[in-house]
Amino acid sequence: MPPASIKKPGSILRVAVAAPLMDAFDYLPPPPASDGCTATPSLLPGQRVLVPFGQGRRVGILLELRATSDQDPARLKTIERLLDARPVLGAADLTLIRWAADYYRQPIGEALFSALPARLRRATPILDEQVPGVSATVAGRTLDLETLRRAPKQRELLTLLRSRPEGIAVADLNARLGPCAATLRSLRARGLLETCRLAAAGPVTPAPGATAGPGPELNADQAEALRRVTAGLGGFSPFLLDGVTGSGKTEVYIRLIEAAAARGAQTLLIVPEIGLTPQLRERLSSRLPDPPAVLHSGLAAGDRERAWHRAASGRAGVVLGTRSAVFVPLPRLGLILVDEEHDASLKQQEGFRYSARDLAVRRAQLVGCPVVLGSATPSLETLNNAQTERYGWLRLPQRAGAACTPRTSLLDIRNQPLQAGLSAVLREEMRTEIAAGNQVLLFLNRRGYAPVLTCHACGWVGECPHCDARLTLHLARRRLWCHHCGWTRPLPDTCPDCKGTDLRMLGRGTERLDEELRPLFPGVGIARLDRDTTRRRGELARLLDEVRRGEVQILLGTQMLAKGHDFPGVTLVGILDLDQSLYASDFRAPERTAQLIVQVTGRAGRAERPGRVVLQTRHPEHPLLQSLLRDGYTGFATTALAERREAELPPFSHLALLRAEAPAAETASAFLNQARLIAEGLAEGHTEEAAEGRAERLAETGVQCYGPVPAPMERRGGRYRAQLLIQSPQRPRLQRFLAGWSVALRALPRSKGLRWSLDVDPQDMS
DNA sequence: AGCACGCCGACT
DNA sequence: GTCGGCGTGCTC
Repeated sequence: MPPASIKKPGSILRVAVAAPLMDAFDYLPPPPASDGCTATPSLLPGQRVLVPFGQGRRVGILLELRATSDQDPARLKTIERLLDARPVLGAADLTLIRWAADYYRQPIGEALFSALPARLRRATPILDEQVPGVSATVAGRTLDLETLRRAPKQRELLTLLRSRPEGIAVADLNARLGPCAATLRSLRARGLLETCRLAAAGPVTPAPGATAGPGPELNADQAEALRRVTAGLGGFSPFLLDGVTGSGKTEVYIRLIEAAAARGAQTLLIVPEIGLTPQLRERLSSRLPDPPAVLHSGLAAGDRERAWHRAASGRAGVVLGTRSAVFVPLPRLGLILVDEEHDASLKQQEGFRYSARDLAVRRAQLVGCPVVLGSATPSLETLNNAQTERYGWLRLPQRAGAACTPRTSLLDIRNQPLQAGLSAVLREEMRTEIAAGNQVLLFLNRRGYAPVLTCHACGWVGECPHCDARLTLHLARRRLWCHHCGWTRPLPDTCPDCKGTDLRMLGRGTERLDEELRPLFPGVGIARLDRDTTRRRGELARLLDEVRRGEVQILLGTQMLAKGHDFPGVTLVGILDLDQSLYASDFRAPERTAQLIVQVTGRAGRAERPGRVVLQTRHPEHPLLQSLLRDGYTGFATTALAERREAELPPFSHLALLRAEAPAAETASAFLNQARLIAEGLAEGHTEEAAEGRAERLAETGVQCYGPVPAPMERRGGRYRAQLLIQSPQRPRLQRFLAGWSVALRALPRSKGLRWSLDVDPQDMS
């Protein structure tokens, strides 16, 4: 082995440090191990290193080995030491993360460390491959199991332990038997088991008896989808799995996971919110020989890290996770699935604003594997990719089993007498269904009691002191709440302005609907499902259970109802008030409204009972509603895509949004005005010209600049917000522009209180 | 992000 | 006379 001082490829090490800096830094290799007998560990990209940085030292990640540096060699410092014997990120992982950092204009160090469990972001510990486990003691191995007849869970656990004399990881036990901390404690107290440390190696063996059942027979469409994706295994091939609610997308996922596993490949399954998909997790656990490694932000740090290690070591066959899981190292990755690909929460809304769906496609491209984007209501971007045959289009138009598609009708409520916001027709239909032993679902996308509290004498309206927003009345808690910043105040008895006593509650949220329904439907079980009633842990599960057991005939709630949960007993869905979202300003509002309607509609008539959907509106002629009812989601999407093309909006152009906020409105707009000048300057050099001339030059580079304009809600949380929109018909041009622009923006002098962020491919324009 | 350097107010 | 406020600039 030649001495490290010889100049050869690899004598300069490019390191990304854990700091919000766009560039990586060059270092010299660490001194060889001093003890002489240990082999000098090899330097590999993806290893963590400890480097001197500024005054102190930082954790960094080795990006690449180079022959030369652009820096003055005298200024180069030496890596202090390697933190890992083996890389924590593989070559493919580094490529993906570096690509993402570049695309979203994010500091490379921050992007890299967002892919690692929190503990690995700090210096001290080398990878701990030990996990806590338990094994049976001599007493536990020889005990007559009959003595545990009265404690079946203890007996089950002990039986399992006897089959594995080397011990079992506690995490594996939990995955297999459910939470069993109490059982472990009892067995330990009786001296039947002891704790131990286990090497985290080897795949988890299937639980005895938990045979992976064959699962239901696939229908022709499912089988075709399975065949086409399976045929693509081993190479990059993107698909849209366009399946109506209840069409059996999950079954296709499971079969695909099995097909990938048969080739020795890991599957990455990304979902919008794990809390809303306990059913998916249970199904995967019961059908697959090896429980999925689950990754999401709600996990305790230790659990999260263990799951990460199972994934990164290649032991986990399936990783089920939320958007950040798109970065998890997977040495045997062979298939990526993104469920509910249209869901906005796949895009991170702060900091590193990446789209997990788009990165999933990019990752599949980099590793060369299929990626399946599943949804009953595909995003217009994905649908366009399917229609132009960039993606394979797998359609599951039929509900699995005998269930038929619900009939949807518009109910014009203009000039209709309403009770509890319900028209007479809807109330009558509800009575009929309830009398027939069926369940009814009412969708009202507004929580709280009433969205407005006003004084009838002087016109005072309860407003948030920090936002341009009304305060929502929560009657049970006797408070007014701002749903935008969380500010709250006690419910006043009299008008704060004129001391009048005639305070009136205008409008209706789910809390009020709940209250008003009870006298209208005496003796009928009613459950309300919104963020307020499910705040306490376990409360959501309890409510869902009540619905499932049939103790509830009317289920009302917000968009929580639209996500994930099945309500097989529901035969009638009432959509009470979507009118304001029909006219929202965001160009994506129609798409989101259509998705919401279709997703809620999908809750009705799961089983053999046909479902029915009644949509109350004061705008029955609205084109969105008309096209949705006439032609379904795909029909709506075709119309909407034509409009997007006409207006040169995504996916027919590409956007970046520069947001700024500050305690004073002028601070934010001054920054954005500067940003606009820089944008125009980038296009034409630095000559002084009339503003129109500059803007034209900018357009010639293939980029348009709109704004600055105040945000739709200008003041929020006491800060004034404004934005500048960049648009280009071509992604590469937008990227080239952003590369120069973002550097110039960072160089701008920072004014007090100003915060700004650049959002590439913004999802939410507010 | 840290951390230093660097110029202007109220204190032992 | 100093201690300390956070504005500006740098980190291989």
